[in-house]
Amino acid sequence: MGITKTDLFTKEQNELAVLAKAFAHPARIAILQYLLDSNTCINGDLVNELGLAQATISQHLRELKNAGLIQGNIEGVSMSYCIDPEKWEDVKELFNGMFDKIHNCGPKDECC
Amino acid sequence: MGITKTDLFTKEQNELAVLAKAFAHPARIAILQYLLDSNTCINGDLVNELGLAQATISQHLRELKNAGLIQGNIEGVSMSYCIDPEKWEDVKELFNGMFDKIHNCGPKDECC
DNA sequence: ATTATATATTGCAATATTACGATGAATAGG
DNA sequence: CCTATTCATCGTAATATTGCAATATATAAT
Repeated sequence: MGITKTDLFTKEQNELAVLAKAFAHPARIAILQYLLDSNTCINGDLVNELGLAQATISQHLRELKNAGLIQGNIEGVSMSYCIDPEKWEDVKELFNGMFDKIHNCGPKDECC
Repeated sequence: MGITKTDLFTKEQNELAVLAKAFAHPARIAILQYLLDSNTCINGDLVNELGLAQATISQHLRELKNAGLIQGNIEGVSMSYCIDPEKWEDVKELFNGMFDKIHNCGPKDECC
């Protein structure tokens, strides 16, 4: 029915899914990579950088902000975004907590 | 328009987005965690474990398989799934390549 | 062959996402 | 005050996702 049954899952599972959803669009990845690269935070240069309309970029920025991955600071007329370093660290650890849970499958990888 | 303009982005950006999309549902996280935990790979126990219909689980499994995260082996009547260890390692490195790109912001976190 | 078991696929309804033009709000400069 | 600039929000169209019942397929056992 297009609606996710979040109540069936743990808090951690839902948290990971929400964060993954924030990463689940190449424009948002591109925005994050841009921010990672230019540390000094950026606004609507993204409109020129990516080939998307201003409204679309704004929408993606809002989603990244809702997920807590980025912050926005008013800078006169323009809006300056940047990655939230603490959240970023949390997210990294949350994902790696999952990535690292894989077992060592013995000498000949007989997992399955 | 509901369609992602993949041609605007790099191969890596699209790859990350596709993988993130595979993670972007708590049921799929739950399935992966189950597989990570029971190493010995699992099939429709997931239907009992999670509270979702068999068809729904099957659909999620297909998406995880399409993303390359899991493999399916026919085991008599049933289907045995497991995580693809090599792909898992690739995915981990791809995500960490992004996570680790964050700059050290100097003594007082003056990023923005 | 028939039945039981296990999983995949199809078809559909409800909802979510993506994209953009148009419009609104807020600031800076004249 | 008027205008330009920058960004957010609204409304809308196109498409994707989620979930499940029903049905199909495939193997194993009797």
